[in-house]
Formats: sequence, structure tokens, C-alpha cells
Amino acid sequence: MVNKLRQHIIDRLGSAPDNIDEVLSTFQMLKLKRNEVILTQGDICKYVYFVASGCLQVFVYDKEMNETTRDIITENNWCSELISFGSQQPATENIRTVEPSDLLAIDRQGFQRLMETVPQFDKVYKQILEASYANSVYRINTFVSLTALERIKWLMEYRPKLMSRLSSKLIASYLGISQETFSRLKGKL
Amino acid sequence: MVNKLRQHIIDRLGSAPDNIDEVLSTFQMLKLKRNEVILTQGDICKYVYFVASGCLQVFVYDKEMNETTRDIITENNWCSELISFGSQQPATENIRTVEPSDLLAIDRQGFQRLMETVPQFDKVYKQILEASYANSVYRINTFVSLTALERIKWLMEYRPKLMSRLSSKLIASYLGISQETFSRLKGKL
DNA sequence: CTGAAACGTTGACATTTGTCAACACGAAAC
DNA sequence: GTTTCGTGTTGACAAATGTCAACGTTTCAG
Repeated sequence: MVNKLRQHIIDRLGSAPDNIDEVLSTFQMLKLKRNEVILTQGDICKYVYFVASGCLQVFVYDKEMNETTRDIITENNWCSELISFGSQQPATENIRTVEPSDLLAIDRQGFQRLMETVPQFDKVYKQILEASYANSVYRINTFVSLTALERIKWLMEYRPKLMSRLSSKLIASYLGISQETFSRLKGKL
Repeated sequence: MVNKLRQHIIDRLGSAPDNIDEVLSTFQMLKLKRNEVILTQGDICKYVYFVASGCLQVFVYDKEMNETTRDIITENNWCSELISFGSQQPATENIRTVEPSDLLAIDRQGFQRLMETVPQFDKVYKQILEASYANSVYRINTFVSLTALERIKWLMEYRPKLMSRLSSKLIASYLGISQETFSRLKGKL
């Protein structure tokens, strides 16, 4: 599990920092089952997670308690509620596993410490933030103007694996359409 | 014009950095009319802008060349296409003035120089990035599941000044609904 | 293995929203 | 001042999508 993170860091920085083992030991390992909630709306987000294996769903509830999924994170990616993590304000989103997942978690103190002792770690954080931002912008621009069918085609083109890996219900909530519409439109392809 | 930026930086950092005049002189002043394009999709984004006065629209074209507005930036805020600015990849968005505007622009070299000579400037950049990210996340979570009427109510609650300041056409494109729907629903409030 | 619960599909129907067209109005250009 | 163009409103209609209900299938706990 730790090796996946090691490899990820090496890929990001181009080479391994001298004290990579110190970096890795700052993370704690979590083995989670399906459907475990790791962050609840209103709580303070205490960790940034690296997904070594499995899959996470980042979502909110609307006023009728329907879920809307803002993001789906698969292995070798980072997941957190960065705004809450950074500001220590209550989180506006929920996070849960949608598959059994292995996570590596780092808390604020650990994060702070790495920022100071490992100069390049600051760069990793910036990269995570920039990637998250780029992802959000892309999602807004792609989705605000697309029809339901176009959103499905978009998903098949850019994240095809999700189509077979996840439940229809989850995908529909990620695309912002009803389960029934998703089911019907899939037939028309 | 420069004083607005000076004040903004002081507000952000809590106090003025020693060499604030050096910081301010790194920016170039731009006085623009209405409807001037300062970034075109496909070009590399060369500047980060501080809006001293006026208003900018960040938007994309869909395949029928309709505009969708991702963001509207008013005075005392920062505007750029940060992904393109940071990576020097082609921009995916357009930016134009929607009012006569005074801007303070800083290019990559200036930015890089400030990052090195003014330690706190790094913090400002992080703040801009984090604010932009928070804004995007908020927009996704708010809009993906809202109806047209709910989006209008949202705008009236959270950015009420925009309602009177901007054209209906622009607001509709920001809310992701047609001009006609916007016109009709306004009546039902 | 079995029963309950969740999921996926389909039909019928209501609702929302978009599109096209017409027209009044005001702002900008000449 | 006149003309022209863009904007905002409204009507009629079409298209897209949601909701509710029914039913078969799968999943999972016991």
C-alpha cells in the first residue's frame, strides 16, 4: 500500500526526495470496507487521503436529501475537502468509500511538518490543489451547458472505466440526472 | 488604481510587506473599455489581473457558439485562467470586460520574481488559488442539482448586486439557463 | 439457503425548459 | 435626429427531463 504512494511521489517530483521514508511514515494506513463515511458535512476535515486502492465518492445532500456527487476518486489520486482542511471550517461535503478501499491519511500536523522539513512537499500540495481546481473548472464548463445524453457521452469518453465499475445510481448522481433518465438514455447509444 | 491593490494586499496579509512599492511597481496598469477581450480560448494566458474597478466575464463557447459564463469577477478581486497561466498550456476559457475596467496585470516573470523576493507573495498566490477552488466547488454543488428558479434565488441571495448591475443575457448565461426562461421566472418571484 | 432490501428497467404522465418568432424599447452609431 | 442594432418580453409549441408506480433481478445479511 505504501509503495503505491512512494511511486506516486517519485512520479510527481521526478525523483525520490532524500527523506522519502520519513515522508511515508507520516501517513497512517486505513483499510476500509464499502460504504464507510470518512467525512460528514459540518465536521472539520482532518485528513488528506491518498487512495492506494478502491474508490471514494465526494457528495452533498440537497434539501430533499438526494445525493449529488461532485467527484469520484479512484486509486493513485488524492482526496480531501481541501477548503475545510486548510481553513479548519466545517466541511460542506461528505466523503465515503464506494468500494473496499486502502487509504493513506495524513493530518494537518503531519502535513505542516512535511511542508517544513521537505521543501518539495510544498510543491506536491500545490499540485494537488491545482489539479483539484482544474478538475472543478473543467466540470463546470463541461456540464453547465450539456444535455443528459451529452454528459453520458462525455463520461464514456473521458472516464470510461467508471461506467462499468460503478452503480448506475452513483453515475447518475455524478452526472446530475435521474436514475431513470440515465437508464433510458443508455439504450439510445 | 494602484492604491486599491495596495489596500487589498494589506488586508490579505494583515500588514504591508516592507517592499510593497516594489511589489506594486511590478504590475502594469490597463484601462479598458467595455467588451474588450483579454484572453482567447487556445491562447496561453500570460497575466494574472487584479480588478481595481469594473467587471470581467470568464466564459466558454459550446459547439453552437453559445456562451456559458463560468465566473463573473468584480472590483477588488483577482482574475486569470490559472491553469493556463501556471502550466503555459493553451487556455480553455475566454475573458472579456463587461464594463469599462481598470486592471493591474502581472506576468509570469514578475510573478516569479515576487515569489522569490517577497516570501509572503507565495501566500497570496495560494490564497488566490484556494479562493478560486472554493468558488468552483461551491458553484458545482450549488448548481448541478438546482432548478432554474432556485438558481435565480441563489443569485439574489448571494450576489444580489449582480442582478441590477449586469444585463439579463449575461446573468442567464451565468446561471446556465436561456434568456427567455430567466425573463419569465423573474416575474414569478 | 432464504427473505428483505436495494437496484435497474420500463411505462405513463406532468413539469420544466428550450426554441422560434414577433415586437417594443432604448442605446449606440452615423 | 435618424437609423440600426442589441436587448428584454411574451406567446406558442416542441423537446427534454423528472416523478411516480410497477415489476423483475441482484445483493446481502442472517
